[in-house]
Amino acid sequence: MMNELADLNAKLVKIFNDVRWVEERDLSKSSFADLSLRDMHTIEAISLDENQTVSQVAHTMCLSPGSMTKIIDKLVAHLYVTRMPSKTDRRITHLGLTEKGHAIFLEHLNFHQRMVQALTSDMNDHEIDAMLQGIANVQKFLNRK
Amino acid sequence: MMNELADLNAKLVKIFNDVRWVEERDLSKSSFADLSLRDMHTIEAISLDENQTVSQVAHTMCLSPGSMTKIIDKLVAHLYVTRMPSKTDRRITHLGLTEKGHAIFLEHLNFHQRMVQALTSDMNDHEIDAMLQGIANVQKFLNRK
DNA sequence: TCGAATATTTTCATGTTCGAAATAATTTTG
DNA sequence: CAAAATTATTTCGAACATGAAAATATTCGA
Repeated sequence: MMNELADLNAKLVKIFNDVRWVEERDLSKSSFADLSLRDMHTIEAISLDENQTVSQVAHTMCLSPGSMTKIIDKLVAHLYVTRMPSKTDRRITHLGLTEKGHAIFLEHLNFHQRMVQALTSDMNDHEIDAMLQGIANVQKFLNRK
Repeated sequence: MMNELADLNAKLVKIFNDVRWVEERDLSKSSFADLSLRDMHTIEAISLDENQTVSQVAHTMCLSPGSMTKIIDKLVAHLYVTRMPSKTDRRITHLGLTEKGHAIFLEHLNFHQRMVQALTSDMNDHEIDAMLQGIANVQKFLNRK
């Protein structure tokens, strides 16, 4: 039993690394090769909710506002993201995705969906629920820390 | 059903990020604050099998040998790792962990074990097997790419 | 022995990250 | 209402990470 858990841990570590690696390689071979994984995840964070500010997105990604400005500069220059000055508070700029930004986001989402599809393809509803419960337990464990 | 999978995807994305973030923060607050997550994973990779070469560890971590040399330089300077020149081939240096290296590795392993414990605590053997099958399916999906 | 192959390190150029300071706009307070 | 404090963002500087290619040292095979 102890061995089974150690085995599960090893498999999780491997799949963590592999997911990152495949995502990075896929991006660099795609028609969006000018994006790093960090850029991609920033686009993901912006898509979560249009009209977010730079600070909000920085906070979501656990980055400093200064770092986020740099990333946004690049994403704007490469036409994935638009800066929209707030009309009520001129300190604030809202962020949004361009059409190109939406396109790459959807492509990335599709990759994720196929991964989840692979994960659950052999599971019945009960087994999926059991896994969701497990994930919730890990999240609780992380939140306590 | 489609919605359930989208929800699962969102939870996985979040837990991926949170695991990395907690690991990083834990390290920076520990008595091993001079280690980055990358350093920690290098120690992990070295511990997998003592007497590995620089190239082998670089390959395991999908890094160039040049980058690995830099990381090893730091880990040796901070007394986590030892370079052991091969006696039969003087081009080769084998890598090993010092006592300090073992200590931090065990601490990190303990964190992983508690995470896996949280993941499986509410699961029976059948449900764990179902999840293992799912992980294997994702791994197959990644390997095809 | 000489040339090819191998293992590691060095060098160089690029990119990422944070923190602190600067800039700009808004809100609060006396 | 004006000064002070707060808020949002950007700029700048330094430290670090990374990969590619060159340099160094060694081994191996014809």
